[in-house]
Amino acid sequence: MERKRSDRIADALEGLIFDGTFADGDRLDEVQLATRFSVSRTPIREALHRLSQSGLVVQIPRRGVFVRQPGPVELIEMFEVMAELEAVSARLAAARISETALADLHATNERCKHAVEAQDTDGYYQENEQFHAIIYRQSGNSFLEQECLRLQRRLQPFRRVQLRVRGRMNQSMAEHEDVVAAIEAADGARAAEAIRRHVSVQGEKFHHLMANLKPAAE
Amino acid sequence: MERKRSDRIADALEGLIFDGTFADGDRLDEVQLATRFSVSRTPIREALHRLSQSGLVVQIPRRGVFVRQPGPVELIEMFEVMAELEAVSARLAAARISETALADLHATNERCKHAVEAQDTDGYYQENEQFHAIIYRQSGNSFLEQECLRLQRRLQPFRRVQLRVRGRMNQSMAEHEDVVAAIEAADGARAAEAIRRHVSVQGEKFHHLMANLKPAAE
DNA sequence: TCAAGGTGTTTTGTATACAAGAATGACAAT
DNA sequence: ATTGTCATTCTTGTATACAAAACACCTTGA
Repeated sequence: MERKRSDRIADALEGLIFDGTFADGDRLDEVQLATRFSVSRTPIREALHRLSQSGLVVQIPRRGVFVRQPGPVELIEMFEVMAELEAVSARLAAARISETALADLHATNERCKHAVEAQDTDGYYQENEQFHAIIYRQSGNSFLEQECLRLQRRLQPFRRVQLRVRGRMNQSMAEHEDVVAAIEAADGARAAEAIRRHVSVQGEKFHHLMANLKPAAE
Repeated sequence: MERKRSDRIADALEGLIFDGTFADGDRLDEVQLATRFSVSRTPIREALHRLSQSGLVVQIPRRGVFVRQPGPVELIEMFEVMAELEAVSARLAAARISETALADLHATNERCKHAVEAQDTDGYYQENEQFHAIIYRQSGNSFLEQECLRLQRRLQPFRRVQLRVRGRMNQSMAEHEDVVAAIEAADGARAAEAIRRHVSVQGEKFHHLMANLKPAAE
């Protein structure tokens, strides 16, 4: 399945926004981007349109599109929703998970553990993502799965920063154990509660982190 | 705030899909639509792009865009997610709702009741939407509010059909009472459970309804 | 007869040209 | 000096023109 140029450009722009090349409030000039990517304005406009739908930029008619990074308040709100969606997933998964998927969950969690022991932040990040993805899928509700993946993707850059906080990986790991145990026991309520804490703690810690990083960023 | 033509076209197309002018699986021809709306292909393409992001159509690269109505399974999944999102809203709202908003909720519910007594389906539909919107807002989480409104909008045409089922309005009304009582009592868990039932019953009843309507549609 | 390949047509994707609205700056009037 | 208006210029929105990929049909060979 071949993707079109405008899709690749959208991805590239996403990256440029995430890595700070385009800061919050910046206007994204169509002709500038067109020359930068060596294409015409048309695919640029399609890419920007896609980004606006996913919420990364806001499009003001006849004025242009502007980068719109979520502020602290909105971020906390998003983490809250993420926590709830994951809680639902976990609750459903506890009731519906298959044996093979459960084994998979264990295996992935083991890989997480090894990454922690090796202090491999990137590795842990990947395995952690996989861990959550398994739970989404085992909710047995593919629409829910899609929604979870969408939001996870949106919060990705903020989660990533998180893991560098000292001790966060170990704590995260411990929370995983709770989740797995609850799911294995088919205790939906406990699984939901465990993962809710696991995710929402990230939101809470985040504005802590922001406060510490803000001076460095200026 | 003036909207651009492509936005109006997107809305129009949405309507045409909802009212059945374009059925599931139909290909939406760009030039055909362009002549129909008396515009060039460009705004048509932008409109189709928007619809594809919102999930109403699916875009296959180099092949065209096709109407993609959710099947029974996906619909039930979507209602399940809707129920959970509303449950979260209700739980949070029970803790966070303001006095004036609570009064508003009561007033709206009263208007619902009058609509039921008058057998005014359309009126009930509108007030019911308002009722739910108040709860979303009073969750105190505007991101959650947006997500709820988005999904509500997506399920709108299916909900609408529902109300025509005999006795559904009365049952719906009774469920509202439960929700209001629980929120007023600041009992988050009960409010969540009440609204979860209120919404998910729609999903369950829906494929019943589908089975009955299918022959008539053919 | 059927399959395989090629050609022509149709349709999407991209580039460019044109139109219209908004920002900027200068100038005039108070 | 400040404010309001007008014109220039820049940017977005739309139309059209072009390129390339997919589809359909036809021909040709076994």
